[in-house]
Amino acid sequence: MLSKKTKYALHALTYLGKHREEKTVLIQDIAEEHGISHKFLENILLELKKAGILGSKKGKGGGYYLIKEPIDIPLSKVIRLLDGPIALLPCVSLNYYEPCDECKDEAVCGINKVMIQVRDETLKILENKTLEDILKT
Amino acid sequence: MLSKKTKYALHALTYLGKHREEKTVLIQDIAEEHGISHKFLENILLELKKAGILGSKKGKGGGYYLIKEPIDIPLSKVIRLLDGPIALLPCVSLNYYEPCDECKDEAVCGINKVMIQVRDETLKILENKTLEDILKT
DNA sequence: CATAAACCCTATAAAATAAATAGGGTTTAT
DNA sequence: ATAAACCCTATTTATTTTATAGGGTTTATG
Repeated sequence: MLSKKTKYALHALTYLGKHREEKTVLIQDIAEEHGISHKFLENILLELKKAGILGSKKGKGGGYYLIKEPIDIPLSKVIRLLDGPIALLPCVSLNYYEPCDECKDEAVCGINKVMIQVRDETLKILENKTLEDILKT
Repeated sequence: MLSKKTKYALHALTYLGKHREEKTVLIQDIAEEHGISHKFLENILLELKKAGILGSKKGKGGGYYLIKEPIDIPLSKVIRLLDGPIALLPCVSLNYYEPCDECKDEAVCGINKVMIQVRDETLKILENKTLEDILKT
């Protein structure tokens, strides 16, 4: 399941996607719309900014805005950023690899072999679904 | 990511699958092989038993054994049992439905529409990969 | 140039969940 | 009779997630 962070991020991105004609959008507006704590959402938007998905403008009259086209924001990117690995096991993660404690020998383990296939097929899905898919429904 | 419970369950099932010629296998043997706490593993095997995946024999000389063919044990079943929903949002879960807090109106939300598609495609993968796939590699 | 409005940053606390432990009960081969 | 094994529930501990706190920095505007 997605964490609240990721869910909030998706809601925020959707909100920003729907208000692209405006130059910037306030954190407060998004927070109120979805009943999210202002400060918690702020952290999330900052992460999205550091990841190059959002831009921001400081000072009075500032706010956040989408820096990319919705079609160029795959779900895989958002999920990895806020939730971490998409793979089901750390030992088959492309971006967050770690050895598995329970596994004596990765070369012999049949579980990871299958999980590599699951990861690749899951990635196909999550890399193809983008913010645009959410916006257009 | 899979919880330790699910990982332990997969290791236990793999172990049982590899020892099918023996009538029963002891919890202790599986626990030692993978460095899992005996008691923790016991709870997991009980859940697998209640779910109709394992059988057991009580008393001296007893133990656990696979009650189904490995090809009839899809990963989806094991994951659902130990980890819960496969869907990324509670509001699109087939087996564990709950409304989403952040979502004002499911009919209007574009996120859940996309997540239904992700769920269906993910299920295709996890229902097709079975214990047999793990054993045969 | 003062000020208010907005983003920026780090650290800590609270809540929820996952993982592990504990302690006994029941069954059955020998 | 007894020891070995599964069965069951409750509690504790550890980890992760979620939320809060408190200020710092930037900038449009009158």
